[in-house]
Formats: sequence, structure tokens, C-alpha cells
Amino acid sequence: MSSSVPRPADPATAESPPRQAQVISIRDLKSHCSSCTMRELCLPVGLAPDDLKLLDTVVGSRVRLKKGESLYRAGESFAALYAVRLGTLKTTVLAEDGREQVAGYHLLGDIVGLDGLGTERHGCEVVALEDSEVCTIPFENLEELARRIPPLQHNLHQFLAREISRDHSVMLLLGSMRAEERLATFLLNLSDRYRRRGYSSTEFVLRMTREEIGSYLGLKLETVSRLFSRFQDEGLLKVSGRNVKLTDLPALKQIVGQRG
Amino acid sequence: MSSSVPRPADPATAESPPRQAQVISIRDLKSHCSSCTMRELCLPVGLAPDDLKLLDTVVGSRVRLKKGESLYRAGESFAALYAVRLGTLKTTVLAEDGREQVAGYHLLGDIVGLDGLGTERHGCEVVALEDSEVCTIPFENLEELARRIPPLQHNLHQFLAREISRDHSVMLLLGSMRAEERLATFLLNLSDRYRRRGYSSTEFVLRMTREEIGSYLGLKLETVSRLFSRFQDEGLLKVSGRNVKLTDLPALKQIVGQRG
DNA sequence: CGACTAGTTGAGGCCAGTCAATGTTGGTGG
DNA sequence: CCACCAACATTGACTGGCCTCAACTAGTCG
Repeated sequence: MSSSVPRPADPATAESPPRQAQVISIRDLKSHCSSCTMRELCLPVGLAPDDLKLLDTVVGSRVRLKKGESLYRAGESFAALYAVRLGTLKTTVLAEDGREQVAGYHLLGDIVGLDGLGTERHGCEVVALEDSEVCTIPFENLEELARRIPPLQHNLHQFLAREISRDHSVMLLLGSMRAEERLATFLLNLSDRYRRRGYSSTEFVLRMTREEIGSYLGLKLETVSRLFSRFQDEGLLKVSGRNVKLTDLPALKQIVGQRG
Repeated sequence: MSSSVPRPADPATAESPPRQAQVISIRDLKSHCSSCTMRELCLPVGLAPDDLKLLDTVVGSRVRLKKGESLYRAGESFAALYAVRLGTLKTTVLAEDGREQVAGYHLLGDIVGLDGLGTERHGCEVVALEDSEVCTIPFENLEELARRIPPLQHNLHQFLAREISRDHSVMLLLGSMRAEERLATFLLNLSDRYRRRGYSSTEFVLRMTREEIGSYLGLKLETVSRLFSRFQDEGLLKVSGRNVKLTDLPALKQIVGQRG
């Protein structure tokens, strides 16, 4: 724990409990939607400049998460939504018997924590898959502001509805697709989301393990691994560990819609 | 199409397209939350009397649906939420390739249509499983009222969050449970919901077919049928067609949490 | 270097799907 | 009232896709 730590030293977190996020309050780490590059993908989308300024007054401090740290855990009291500003996170749901499953992956611009909205406590856990940063949006303030700014209220509703629709798609995937369709769907989904964020839609780095992919898709890690190998053999993609290059998008799409 | 139609004649719908719901406007079918027996389970829960009256001004006419009729279909424009006042409905999601799956069942007091909230069009279809009745809540009015009544806004958020949590539970079920666990979970869930509505938690009539149950649980109808038979053999329940009597709730609960 | 985590690949087994025959129920018409 | 039909449900035999278990490799970190 002394001088040989490879990561950038961070004295502020020296006495913090391990693996739990800390609010960093060095200087002005308050977030500003009005100058954020993600504002057109995020909660402020379409807001008038004046409303943006109001939103700025509500958005709280940023939180930095190191890989593996959790933003919140199941059972913690719900107090805020979070906008992903940097990095990748996963949401994990837990059953009473200890079973757990990845319910979603979050890229920048995504809003995290909607499941706890309006309830007392979080029902799931959010963990950073790489060093990440999120903007805190205290929910009480957001609710208040949403009452004053109809377009913001509308955006909030839209994010919630999208979350529900997305979950429905996953249910369809888990309930009726075969393993190869699931993985193809997953890759195409990632591809699309990276594209919309201005990144390459055909070449990216997976931030999650085979096991985490499997958990999300209702498959075992060996099955995921085998599918990657098979897709590569069939010329659909090139894979090397977590580096993926999709070389035949149409063929991947064809896999998805093969049978009813 | 003349006099031999077996259903009770309804001149108002004579020239309507078949199997699509019609708004019945005979006399005063406007709904009133303040006098509704379901108000403590539904959107008005916990509202002050004055706020209830305001909500009454917003809730629109009732819609009656015969068994098999749809409340709305995928692609139709979104305009309202619906509160189930009587009967049972199902939500079906559709994939591009025609595949479809039941995403949820709705009993009285449930709010239906949240998935379309804030979006232009519905992404799924809602169909009555028996003769049913819903209250229409025009969404624009509701949004406006939610801005004026914080508790109502909060309730709306709570319903949305619960929908997301529920979907997460289903994802867990579909992704990691074995067939017997899925059916047990389904039955216990129904049991609990009937109990909270004041009905028997151990004896009820399934309003859906084996195929629909299977669709919801990611199983084939034959598997569902076999499981019912097996559960009966094992003394967990008595089943006769759609009549179910749960005779050993603890054992059913034990099935659910068996393995991680 | 040795320990550990992540990933790949193979062999075999089992759960649920598939296909098919039969039984049951409820609505309809003679 | 009964016969008929279609939709729904049950049950059996067989199949196959994914899981399980296990061995091995590659990369990382102390």
C-alpha cells in the first residue's frame, strides 16, 4: 500500500472503507449540464438555455468510482439519480437466496438509479466496470424542478419509459431467444450505443467479463466463450480477449431475426 | 353479422372494426377516484381529499373490453394511462421478426401503459383476458396535475419505479431459474396479489392459458402443463383446468429459493 | 517466480423443447 | 338434448442445446 501502487495516488481516499465510492470534493467538482458534451444524450436534452441553468443549480457533485467500486448497494436509501459522465457501469439485481444477475450496462450519458425512484431504498447494486465518473442529481431537488419545468418532467418520464421498454426487450431476449441470438443482440446493441456516442460501431473493448455477459444474457460463461469462438470461425467478428471487431454486421443481424 | 350474433347486442359498436375496444359513453361512465374501492391500491393512494377531487376532474371515461379485445396495440399513439377497474389484462411485447411474449399480467388497481409514457407511440399491446374495465387517465392532464400535486407526482414515480423493479425480477426469473422455480414464483406472485386485493391467496382462477403462462415464463405450454401435474402429484397444489388451489405455500416457497 | 483471475476448449449429462397422440371443455347448431 | 367442433390441456417418447465438470492456457500482480 506504499509507493509501489501503480494507480495515481489519491490521498483523499486513504482512510475510506475499501471498495465503496467516496464523494470527491476537491475544488469545484460540481457538474454543469450546460457545458457537458453529453447533454444531448442525457437528462437535459432539448432544454432551453434558461432551464439548463436551473438544472445546473440542482445537479450536485461528481462522484469518481474506481473499477470495482459500487455507486450504491441494495438496501441503501435512495436519494439521487446519477448521470454517467465517464466510464461504464453495471446494474446487478439480487434475489433473496443470493442469486444475482446483471440487469443492464450503462455507458456515458445514461441515467442510473431509476429503479429506486420514489421508493425508500435501492433494490439493486450499481458497480463500475472501469474507472468511472457520475454526476449526482439529488432526487428531491429534481422532483421539485420537474414540477417547474415541464420539458424536464417530460424528459424524466421519457427516460423512465425507455428503461421499461429496454427491460421488456431483455425479457423477450431471455424468454425466447437462443444463445447465439442473445449474444448477437447484445453485440449489436452495444454497437449501436457506441455509434450514437460518436465511437466506432464495429470496433470496441468489452468492459465486462464473459461471466458478466453471460449473467446478463442468461447464459454460462463457457457458452459465451464458445459463441465468440464460433462467431469468429464463421467470420462474423474478430475477438481477442475483450477486444471485439464486428466484421459482418448484416450477418449478425440475420442471426437475431431467424426464427419466431 | 345480423341477428344471430351471440354476444349481447351493442348498436354503438355495430360498424366498428372487430376486436378493438370502443369507448362506451352511455350516461355518466366517467370514473371517480374518490369513491373507487381500489383507490388505496391505485394512483390516488394517500392523496388528500381535495387532491382526490382534482384527480377526479382528470380521470376520463371508462372503457369496457370484452375478453380478447385489445386496449391498445403496438404502434398506436400514446395518449393515456389506464387503471384496471375490473378484470384481468396482459401486456405483450413484439419483436421485429413477429416473435411475441407476455411481459406482464394486470389485476385490478394496476396501472397499465407506463411503457409508452413520454414517448410518441406504444411499444407493446394490451389485451383483456376476460371482460374488463379500465379508467382512462389522459396523460397530458395527468402530467399537468402532477406538477401541481407533489404527492401525485410522487405516486406516479413510485408506480414507474415499481414497474422497473418488477421487470428486473422477471429478468432474474428468466435468466437464472429453472422451470419449476419459475412456475412456483409465478403462482406465489399471483397469490400475493390476490391476497392484497382481499381475495383468497390460496384458491383462484387463472385467467390465462397454459401457453400464455409459458410465454411469460419463457417456457413451452407442455412444460407448464407437466409442471402443474407434477406439483399436484407432490401435493403442492390441486389443479383442474384453470382452477388452482395452493395447498402447501411453504413448500412452494422452498422450491423458489433452492439453488443459487 | 508462484498465485490468481480470466478465458478457451472438450466430454458427457440433463432439462426443457419438439413432435405427436389423446383427452377435456365450452360454445354452437341441429 | 345431444352431437359437433375448435380451443385448450395432458401425456409420452425422443431430441438437442446448454450446463456441468474439468483440464489447460494466457496474462497480471505481488
